[in-house]
Amino acid sequence: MKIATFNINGVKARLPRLLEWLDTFQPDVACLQEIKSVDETFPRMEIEDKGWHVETHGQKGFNGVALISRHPVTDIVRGLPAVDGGVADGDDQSRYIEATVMNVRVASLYLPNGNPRPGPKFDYKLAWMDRLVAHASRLLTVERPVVLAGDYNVIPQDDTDDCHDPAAWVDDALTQPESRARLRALTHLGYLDALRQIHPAGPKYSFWDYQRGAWAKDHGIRIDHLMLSPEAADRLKGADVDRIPRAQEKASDHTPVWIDLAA
DNA sequence: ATGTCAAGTTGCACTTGA
Repeated sequence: MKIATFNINGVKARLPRLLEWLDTFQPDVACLQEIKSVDETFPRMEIEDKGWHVETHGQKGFNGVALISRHPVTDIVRGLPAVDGGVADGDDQSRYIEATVMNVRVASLYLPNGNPRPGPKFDYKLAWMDRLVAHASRLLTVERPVVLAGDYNVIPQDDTDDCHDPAAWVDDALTQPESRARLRALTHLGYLDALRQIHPAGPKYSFWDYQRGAWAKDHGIRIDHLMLSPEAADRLKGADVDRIPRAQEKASDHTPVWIDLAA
């Protein structure tokens, strides 16, 4: 069972590339972020016509997440709950969708960037991560495979395996101790960083800025992650970055990261 | 030093967010 996460940076601008990638890669589930579309104008029919199931949680202009699946999708949750598990009143940003596919609980998440820092955007990022950790903890009680996939906007480690130039990112919200501590909190709960389980070392970037020729120079960072509950980790067979989409014309600034779970 | 892109709008040139 292949599950991929892909920040597509605008579903309408990327639709031909997205359809090509779905056709080529054939994921069982694709977790999309930054669809930058409301649900009503998401190109649902174009994707459904190729045999996919589509579930979206969009908003106007920015953010927005979606699940695209070869298989039926049930028990959909839209929006990340509050720390206490209730509805997060006052959060109008569409950054989280979760559902069950083939008896695996799969989430597509788009964690706040948090820049500039310090400031309200960084505070929102940390508060959002607190909610994610609390929700991830609750999900463990179902004792079945859980895959939390998405753009975490956190570079896990200060080394060139995760960041082409750690010194250049030292003041960025993506590298702060507070951000990293909350990502580690998922690990302490029992979630596994699937890509680093399969590839413990070596550059595995998933994002390259459009500016300064970052892709051509491989000046990337690793910020797209799939975190696996113990029941999902038991089934982990493979994981990697698919760099092919990033090299194409009209590419997103991210490229897909994927896992393969045993049946 | 600079270099980009997508979406939205009191729109065709700018802002915002990344």
